[in-house]
Amino acid sequence: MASHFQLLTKDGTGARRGRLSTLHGTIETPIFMPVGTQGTVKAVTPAHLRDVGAQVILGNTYHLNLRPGSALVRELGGLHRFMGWDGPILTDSGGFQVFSLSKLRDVRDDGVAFQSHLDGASLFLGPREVMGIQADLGSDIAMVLDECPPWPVERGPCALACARSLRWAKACRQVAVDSGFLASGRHVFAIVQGSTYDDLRREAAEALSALDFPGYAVGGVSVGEPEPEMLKQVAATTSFLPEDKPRYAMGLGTPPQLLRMIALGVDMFDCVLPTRVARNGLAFTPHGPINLRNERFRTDPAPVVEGAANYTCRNFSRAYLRHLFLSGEMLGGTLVTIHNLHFFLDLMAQARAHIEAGDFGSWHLSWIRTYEGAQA
RNA sequence: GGUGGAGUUGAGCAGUGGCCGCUCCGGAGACUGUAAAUCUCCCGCUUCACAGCACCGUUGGUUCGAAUCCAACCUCCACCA
Repeated sequence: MASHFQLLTKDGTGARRGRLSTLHGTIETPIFMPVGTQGTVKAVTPAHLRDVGAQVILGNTYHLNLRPGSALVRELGGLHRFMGWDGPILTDSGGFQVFSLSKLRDVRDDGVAFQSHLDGASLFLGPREVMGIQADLGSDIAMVLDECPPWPVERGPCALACARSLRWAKACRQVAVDSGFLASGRHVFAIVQGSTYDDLRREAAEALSALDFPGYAVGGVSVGEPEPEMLKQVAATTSFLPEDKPRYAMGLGTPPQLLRMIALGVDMFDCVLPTRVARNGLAFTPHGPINLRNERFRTDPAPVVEGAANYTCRNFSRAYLRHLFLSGEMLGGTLVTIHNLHFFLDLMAQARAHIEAGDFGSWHLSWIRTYEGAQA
């Protein structure tokens, strides 16, 4: 039986060109995955997502289980049908909410007791619950439950979080085996924690690798650490992950960070950055981000990026987008989200082409120079 | 002509003797497995400062001190002739 992941090419830098099969389609890597926490990538429709080249999107166990509830989603045909997206869906386990909702949860050895941020109701998420919910949602790639520690964190608590995360990963995998989740062609990815402690990351990566998961993620980044620290942690993790499995850096990153991590051998990324900042008027360009609310764009007839092949840049000026944001019109968020997602996804397409062409190393450095050099 | 009400540094308002003004508009920044179409800062002037100087329709007065109290006047609004 063919593996679900094919490593097609490896560049001299460590960059990988791969192909990941799922029940809802094939994913060409490296890839960026738009985040759709609550069963929607905020401000855009599935048609927009297809149009900008999205291959796989995210959903969230914690949020969807609170509302509308995983049982309802299952009854209505699963998350794909519920939200009208028939491509692959990766679901996060709720492990990140251990970090982001740290005031509303209690981490125990058997799982995490949350107090709902919506109405205060109690909600327990252990390995069994998390895998059950992700099965109900019909996830193509389920993430194991993990404990995402904050930054900075002392070594002691970090080691404990790693130990717990390892136990939960084993338990999640067992549930996925017993329930037939894995046998049905769905995947479960493990998550490596360890914060800034290289030896803890190595230990976690090796222990999880021994369990033969279909994929591996770098967790515990994008929690407020400085960029060099973040890249160091990713590098300290990927070196100890199996070559023949997809690697996913969770919650990252900016365009230059994505390219640098591709060079570190990462295949998959997700980040709220392009969609969140889009709703706040920030658009990405090859020369760095621009804030469309700025007065300097008041009369600017140019598109966000000249010649960009997305609906927003083909049809609207910076001056119009500025007008939408100053007027508080929701279309502004939609149009810039379309642009930003296309920008990220097109960057990944370029990266894939350059890995295939064998010049990713020089190309990505030059791209980053342009991005960080001049003003748009 | 009469009576009543109102004038607060872009707009709308609060402010009845000394000390925060508030909301918009406008300017800028932040945002990284989404408690975010959100949040923060600035928004009279000065070599942009924990400094100085203004300003509350106008003029004058009372007072140690006035947007605030007094007088006259100006403008606007409502109603009555």
